[in-house]
Amino acid sequence: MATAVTPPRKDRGSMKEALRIADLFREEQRLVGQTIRVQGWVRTRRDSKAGISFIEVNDGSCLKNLQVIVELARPELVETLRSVTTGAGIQVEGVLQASPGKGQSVEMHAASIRLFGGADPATYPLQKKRHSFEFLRQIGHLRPRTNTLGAVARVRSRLSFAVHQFFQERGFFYLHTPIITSSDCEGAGEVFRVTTPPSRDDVAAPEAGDANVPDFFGKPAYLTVSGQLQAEIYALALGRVYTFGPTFRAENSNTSRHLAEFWMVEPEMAFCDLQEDLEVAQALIKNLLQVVLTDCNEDLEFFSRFIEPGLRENLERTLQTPFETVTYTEAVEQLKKAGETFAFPVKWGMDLQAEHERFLTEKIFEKPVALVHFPRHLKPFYMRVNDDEKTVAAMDILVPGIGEIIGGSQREERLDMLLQQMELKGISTEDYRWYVELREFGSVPHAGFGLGLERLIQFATGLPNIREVIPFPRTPGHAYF
RNA sequence: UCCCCGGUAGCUCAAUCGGCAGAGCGGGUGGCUGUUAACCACUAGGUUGAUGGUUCGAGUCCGUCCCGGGGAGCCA
Repeated sequence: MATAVTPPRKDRGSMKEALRIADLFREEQRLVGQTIRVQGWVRTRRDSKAGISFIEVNDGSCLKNLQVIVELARPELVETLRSVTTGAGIQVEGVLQASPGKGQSVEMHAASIRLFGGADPATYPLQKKRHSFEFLRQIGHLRPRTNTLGAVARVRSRLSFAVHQFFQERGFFYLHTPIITSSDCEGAGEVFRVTTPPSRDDVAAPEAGDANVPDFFGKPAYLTVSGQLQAEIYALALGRVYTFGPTFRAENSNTSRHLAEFWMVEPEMAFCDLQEDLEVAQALIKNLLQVVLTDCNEDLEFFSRFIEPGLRENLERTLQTPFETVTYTEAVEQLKKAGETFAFPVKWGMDLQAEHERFLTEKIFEKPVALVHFPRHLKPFYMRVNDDEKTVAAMDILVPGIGEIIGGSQREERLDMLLQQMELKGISTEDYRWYVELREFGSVPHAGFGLGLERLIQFATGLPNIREVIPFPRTPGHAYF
């Protein structure tokens, strides 16, 4: 973030602490003429046999590199310089000076160079030139050293912090819902089964799913697909809570918008209806985009230039215009009137296809769209049934280019209606006794939603594939590291 | 999981109708230069994803499998 300050560190026996390059550029005017120390990785080196070499050092604190000037008249530096190749980890000390060259305001004139670890140019995979994202995924341990992945990591960090800021400033409590859960039927896709049978050397490893083998938890357990149901428990005690953590879907889906492990933000609010739910969702998205615009300026500029032209303008426009709110029924009418031939013809009662959602947000409204009040039979049991008894108080927020970024609803707080819904959807009132009891004891209207962090980052950075906006993507067949 | 398109040098890609395996970048060597996607010259670098088949001959055609990308479904 732009206002970061280098934390104090123990001196390592030399004259001064290393400076983060982001801090260096921020205070360059004050630092010119001073001797400083920088630690980082070599992006490239350009040699001038006439007398100097140029080293570009990046330490990950910002997009910018520091140009280091090495005078070849100094044999003690030249010896080290031979191993200072692309990828090497080094420390340099020297005087910061105004740069006569184009492309940088200041540069360091090296007085000493320390090589921590070299990188053989013949085998180091990262070149100075652009690499495909597909290739970078194969070297996931090195890809954060590239401009794009480094920038994504910084934006992701800032956005994660902003999520907490947003909710904490509004009186929400951060709730840790379980990663391992026994609730498995929330209509949110396939679950990962967590099974740990007792292991003994004299017993052959049991087959997974063998009903006769006692499980660690004594019953089937799963990785969470959503913290919502548990968040409802605490919302009905603390008023307003939010969860922010990893979520898992065992869906065999291979697309640029899906991961098997992703991060979700889920607020849950008591005494809240769909309208307020919608307002919070919109405020959250805009707040997060605003943070990127103000605090991630340099990285955003990079994305705007190399990833998605016009990105900054898109984000600014999104901030200024209210989201469109349309009922499912109205959306179906609009799509029918549009005169567009879809692969799947639109009719009331069907789930909207990706082509329909894209048409709504990219062609008809050209901005984020909140779709509300979906047919009851399309949505899970916990969503509040509307007075027409045909629809539920659900909302999906769609954004251009990405699609669904938020899914939420007002929850069914009426005991009789909840029981009717569970009956209809075949949900066991035995297994969800606790959920029913929340309606028997002090039930109040409440609502919430889930925001996919990675999809928001995609929207904010323009990265076309979700695998580039999470450090270690998990997809079918892929779980490296 | 389904549909479509790919897999050729470290990377990004080309190779006409089935007929000698190519370029740029990167690496190495030399030259040049306050350079900055540096520039110029030379040079090394290949089991064409795997496997089986058709053919005088397969990177190219056919079968199977593996991997990647795009789309769909599922959803965030």
